[in-house]
Amino acid sequence: MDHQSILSNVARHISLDEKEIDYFLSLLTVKTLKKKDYLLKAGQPCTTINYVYSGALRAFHQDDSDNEVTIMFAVADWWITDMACFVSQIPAMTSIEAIDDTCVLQLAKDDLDKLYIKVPKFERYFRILMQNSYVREQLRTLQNLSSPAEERYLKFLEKYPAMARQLTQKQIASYLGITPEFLSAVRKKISKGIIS
Amino acid sequence: MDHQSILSNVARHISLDEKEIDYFLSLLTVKTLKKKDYLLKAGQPCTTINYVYSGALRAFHQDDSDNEVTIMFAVADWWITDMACFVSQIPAMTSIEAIDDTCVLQLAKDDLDKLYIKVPKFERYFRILMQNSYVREQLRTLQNLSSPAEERYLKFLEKYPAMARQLTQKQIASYLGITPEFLSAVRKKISKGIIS
DNA sequence: CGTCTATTTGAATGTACTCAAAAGCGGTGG
DNA sequence: CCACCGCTTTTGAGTACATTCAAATAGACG
Repeated sequence: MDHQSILSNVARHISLDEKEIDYFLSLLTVKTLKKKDYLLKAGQPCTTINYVYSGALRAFHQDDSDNEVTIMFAVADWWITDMACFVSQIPAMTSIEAIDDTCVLQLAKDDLDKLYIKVPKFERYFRILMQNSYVREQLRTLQNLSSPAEERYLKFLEKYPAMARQLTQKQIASYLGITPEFLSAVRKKISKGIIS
Repeated sequence: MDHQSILSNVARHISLDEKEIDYFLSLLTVKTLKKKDYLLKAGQPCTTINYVYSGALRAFHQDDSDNEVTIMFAVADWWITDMACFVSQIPAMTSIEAIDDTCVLQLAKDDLDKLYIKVPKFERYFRILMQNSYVREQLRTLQNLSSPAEERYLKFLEKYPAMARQLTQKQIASYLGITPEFLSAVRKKISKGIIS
């Protein structure tokens, strides 16, 4: 396993010496998933935070009437977990499935807590990650509330073009909070507009 | 000015000695606002993160067609800023107005950066704050996408009962992403249901 | 008391959903 | 290599949720 990518992610925010690097890496566990495998199932304990080394994952919530809402996608160099349940150690409300053959590096809650104590610089690293996630999520809320589906779809394509190419329309629709049927209609309308 | 409330907020997450407390407090500036005053206007630089000592604030975004979307409310013991613009020091996209006579403690970006260096424990403190904000915001996204307005309104009342009492329906509507007219209709429907 | 804003009401409209069915597409086994 | 299976995407009709606009009513505050 090549740890270069996770280390350069970390290095973008904090500097570690040899020892700290070794300790950090010693806490990581490799896990490989085949397309459609689950990294986490709703109801199970959520014990790890996961760095995506390769592939792609989708976190989603299933409501009472079985409608799926996609909470987030994660591709290479992203972290993913059910944050609410990871931090409070209650059963997951979210499922995470591989939408491609995927390899993740797992960091267990207990080990992360130790890491915070042994190498406090990681508080900073994760503070910045959480801050970015918060900002991203707030922006998403804003767009959900202020823009119609067509605009949200176009913005999504613009913001995550690489991700969009890997995803089915059904998956994108569930991220935008619309039905696949309606996304299909939106796309039709857009393509007509483009002919101009 | 009584600093007990901000200190006990901090103390819920990290322990500080006398010196650290003094240093932290020395970075804070008191600002009082009257109802309808602005703490931040869209377009201005967003230089501070603000702890609400008393009163209530509303952060909102005005889109191209002048529709207001409320991003968050903050009452006593909450922090508020335009996080995206605070961290990247670009002009604010958000305005923050007092919806009551309000008193905040302001911490400037530069001072926060110094604080992180001098007292790294604050990385932990804000890491936890950001983490909670992220989780809260993610949950909000989930509910926006999966629940109709009536359910979102009832959940809001349930989750923030004290806040709801301070807010007008117009303000609540703009947080839920619906028009005041429709919120009025929703309330009418609910009250009819209750007669049962 | 008057003014300003919030809230309610109603009609017409638009956005998005449900359900059902057809068409397209990718993989798998024969 | 083709035929079939399962899943995604498209299409369309009917419906539900939410908006717009306008006007009436109610509250808050100086």
